[in-house]
Amino acid sequence: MLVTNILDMSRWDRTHDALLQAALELFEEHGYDATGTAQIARRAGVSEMTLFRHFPSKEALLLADPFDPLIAEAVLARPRGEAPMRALAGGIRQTLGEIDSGSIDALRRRLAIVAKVASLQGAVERNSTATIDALVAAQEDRGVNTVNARIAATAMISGLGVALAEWAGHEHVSLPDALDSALDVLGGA
Amino acid sequence: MLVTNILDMSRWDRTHDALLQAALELFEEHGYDATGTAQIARRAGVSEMTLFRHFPSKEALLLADPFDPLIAEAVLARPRGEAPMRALAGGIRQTLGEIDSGSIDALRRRLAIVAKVASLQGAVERNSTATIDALVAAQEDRGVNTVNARIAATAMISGLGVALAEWAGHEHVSLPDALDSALDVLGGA
DNA sequence: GTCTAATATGTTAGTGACTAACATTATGGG
DNA sequence: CCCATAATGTTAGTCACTAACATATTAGAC
Repeated sequence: MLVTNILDMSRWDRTHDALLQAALELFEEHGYDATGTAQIARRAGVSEMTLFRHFPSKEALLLADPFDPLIAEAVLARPRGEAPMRALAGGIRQTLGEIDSGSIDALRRRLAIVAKVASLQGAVERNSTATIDALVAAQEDRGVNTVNARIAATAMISGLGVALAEWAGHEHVSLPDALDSALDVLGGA
Repeated sequence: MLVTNILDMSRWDRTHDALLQAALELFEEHGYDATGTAQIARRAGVSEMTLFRHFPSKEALLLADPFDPLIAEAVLARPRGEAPMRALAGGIRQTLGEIDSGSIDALRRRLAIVAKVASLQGAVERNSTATIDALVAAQEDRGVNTVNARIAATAMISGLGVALAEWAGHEHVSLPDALDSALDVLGGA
């Protein structure tokens, strides 16, 4: 089911969602830099301390998307013979191809904010540690040297971060197209 | 001449150097996180305010190396027919090949600190804006699409950051070797 | 040399993200 | 209904970084 009833969620999950929503609204209303963490907590009906118990940083409120672990999983499940960059590309395309358009819109809203704020350059990479680690693990499984695996994975995610921010800023580009183009540039096509 | 007399430098340059040296010493003595900006300023014989007039952030004290603009220059001077990734690789190799071994050691000291501290992941990329912009400009000159240019440049610098941090942590690897290996992975060989 | 304008620094007071320690309340299984 | 535990609140603090304004220092004109 796509829409989970809010009453079915635990208290933790409810405040979690309330915080995400409050943050997104305020970022869009007044900008990322002009929005304080205390302000976000207040709108979510919760204390500032609770905010930081749910999210390790203000950035995470914007970039802790649920797709990261899914991508990591998809990459790990890729066929062993596949080239590293292709494996990552495939995992990302597969994951983002399976989610509903509502979630894609939400992703776009968040990344559109990232694209506008200078202090958020590199933010996607900073908040994709799990994905990078999974990529490294997946390539290690294929016998790729650990250091080289991390170099490639980091480069890939950083490049994708730029591409996704660009995608979010231009309404007329579809996500698969933007993805294909970026992966082509990065050598994962 | 390689060693400029300290008496020949302007006051600004002298405090600049004093801050860099004090920061490096303290980071090595007590670790990056455990060293405060006030502490650095005190050892440099200067106020904390002055520190932030010379460097925009604590990170910059570690990563504002003088090679970045040189690399940017070298990349812009590359032959127009050269492929983007190769142009960057060539510019970096050329620049780092021309500097004295003392400066290389200093670079290694700084990157060794980066390699150890978790909060400095992605720090190289964050502090290489000038290089990234130069790469983008150089590729635009060659007719490469702006977005694709930025994707490639960002990926390259991020990957190199990982490679350099790794190099700094292992005494037995030479910088050219580490560079060649990384550029091979990143498609710039 | 002295005077002066620009340069470089100091002081103070503050903001905002983030943390630690401890008290308090809500929730869900028995 | 009771109780262990999960979830949140409160308070007080640290630290990177900034703004506004005062002060000192330097470098060149004379």
